[in-house]
Amino acid sequence: MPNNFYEKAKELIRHTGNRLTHNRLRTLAILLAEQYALTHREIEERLNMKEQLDRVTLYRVLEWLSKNNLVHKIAGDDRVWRFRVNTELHSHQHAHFICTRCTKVTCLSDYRIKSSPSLPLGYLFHEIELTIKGLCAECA
Amino acid sequence: MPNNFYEKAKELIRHTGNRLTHNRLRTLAILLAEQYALTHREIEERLNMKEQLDRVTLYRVLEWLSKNNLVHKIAGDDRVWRFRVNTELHSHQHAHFICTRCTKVTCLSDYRIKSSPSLPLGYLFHEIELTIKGLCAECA
DNA sequence: AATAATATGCAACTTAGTTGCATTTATTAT
DNA sequence: ATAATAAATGCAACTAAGTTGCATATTATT
Repeated sequence: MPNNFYEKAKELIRHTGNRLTHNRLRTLAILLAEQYALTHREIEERLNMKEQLDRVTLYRVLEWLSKNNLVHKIAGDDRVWRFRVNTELHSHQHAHFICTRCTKVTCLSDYRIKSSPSLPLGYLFHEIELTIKGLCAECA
Repeated sequence: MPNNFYEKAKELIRHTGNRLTHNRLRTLAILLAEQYALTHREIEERLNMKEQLDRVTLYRVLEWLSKNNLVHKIAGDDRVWRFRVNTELHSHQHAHFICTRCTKVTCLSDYRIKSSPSLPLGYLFHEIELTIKGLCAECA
């Protein structure tokens, strides 16, 4: 039963060349274990069982994970960031589904987005984001 | 020079069957005059010149305008709502462009989205939102 | 084991948005 | 026009997400 999300997390963090810390490890392992995007709050709840982790540190850990392309942030309609792990199979070039009832965010991996739309003159394309809103299987 | 956004705003609010108030009128007129989506703050700034309007009232006015389909809300990456008027030609079934430098939101009216994507079993489609990030003409 | 660079915890802060309640205003029916 | 009434407004106090500065602890290196 020793979960191998910790092993995977360790490998991913080491691979960045930066420091492997307890908090980065715990946080990433939690995100690796989830099928959908978690809020700062939800991650905190999952951490509570074990030793406590400061709110601010968690914000900084998430920011670090994000900047190192281990996770990606999703902006929801409730003004709360949600975080989802980036695996090789799971780049951030995909659509997100937001359930308007339970506010859970699911990544639609198999829904690929066609790139480079036509923009007004002088505009520079950087990234495209597709969000689908509705009810998830549990709420429908 | 008497701007006709007030006339247009009056007509739109009257058409809802609800009360025509000074604040709804002013707010909607401001949004009608803009080419891009405004934050609560930006609307407040534009109001400052004239008589003051309470923060809370403005929030309630914007919520009312939104519920009555006169404007639509856009969730940006900075956790701030932006509001854009809905005209007949300008339904909310379109893409949004967000400039990552100046954070301005522009509606890409001519970028229509194909409807009903395929979702996981049991999921219910409601709405689709396409956001393009990059640099606007002024920031590029 | 000592060092240097970086991560962490704490306290205090900022900012968007919300709630409850008393007062004012827009509409209506007289 | 005016009174009645339902809805809108202003105010004060609140919530909740996220940020900043700084002193202390931890990681990786020598």
